[in-house]
Amino acid sequence: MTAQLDQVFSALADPTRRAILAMLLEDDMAVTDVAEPFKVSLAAISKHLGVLSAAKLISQEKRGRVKWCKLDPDALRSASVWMQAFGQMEPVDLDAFEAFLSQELD
Amino acid sequence: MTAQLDQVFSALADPTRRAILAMLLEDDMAVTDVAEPFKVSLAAISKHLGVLSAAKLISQEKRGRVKWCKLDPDALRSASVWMQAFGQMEPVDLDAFEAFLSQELD
DNA sequence: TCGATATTCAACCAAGTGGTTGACGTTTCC
DNA sequence: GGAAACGTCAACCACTTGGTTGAATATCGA
Repeated sequence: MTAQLDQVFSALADPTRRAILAMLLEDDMAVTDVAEPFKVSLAAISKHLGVLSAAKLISQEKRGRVKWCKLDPDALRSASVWMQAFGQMEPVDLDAFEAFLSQELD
Repeated sequence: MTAQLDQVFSALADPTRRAILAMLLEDDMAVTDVAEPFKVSLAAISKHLGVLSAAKLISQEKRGRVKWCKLDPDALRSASVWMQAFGQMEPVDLDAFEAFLSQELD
């Protein structure tokens, strides 16, 4: 359990990974499309997605040659919790949550 | 903003630091007393406290030769939230928590 | 003043992280 | 079949992290 928390928090500690989560809030995406807005390599993004997946913040499903990434619903709940913690004290509001996350996209 | 989040999440990613926060939820403590239950060295705990302090999750005040560590009131709220959310620690008594908060804000 | 207590600092080490590049296995489509 | 697209793997590199030990600093108490 402690190890799971370690994974979740260290996954959230990286701005690229938080940006990825923000993108996935919009819609499910293929790995290549996730990587597109970033300046780092596809392999780097693939690793980030592996970290998010290990932390169960996202799930990945391969259909054909495309691997789709989607937010894990439970993770969304956890994410809303930490959003509440830092800043907005209003009860969890997904629109506000999305806006908060979007601020992080440079 | 992003850098601050980086600091907070990576601070929370370490189980020793989360345990320290849980201890400080009970009461303010001196560095030596914080270190007592852990098997790592005092210097290691001192570093952990530095990380928590940099993330503004705690504040430290030196009185005499003793340096007191206390949860940052804002951080206290967040700490209670994630502790409950992830169910790692026993649930926080929110009434006692509020009382503690107002006492702290004299 | 002297010794004990409280805490940090400095140097070091092993392991982990985020990044790269290039090769590799699949799947799609003409 | 063969080229292109999708994604991962393996090896490597620079940097960070959590830990150690030992010396240093500062304050207290007798």
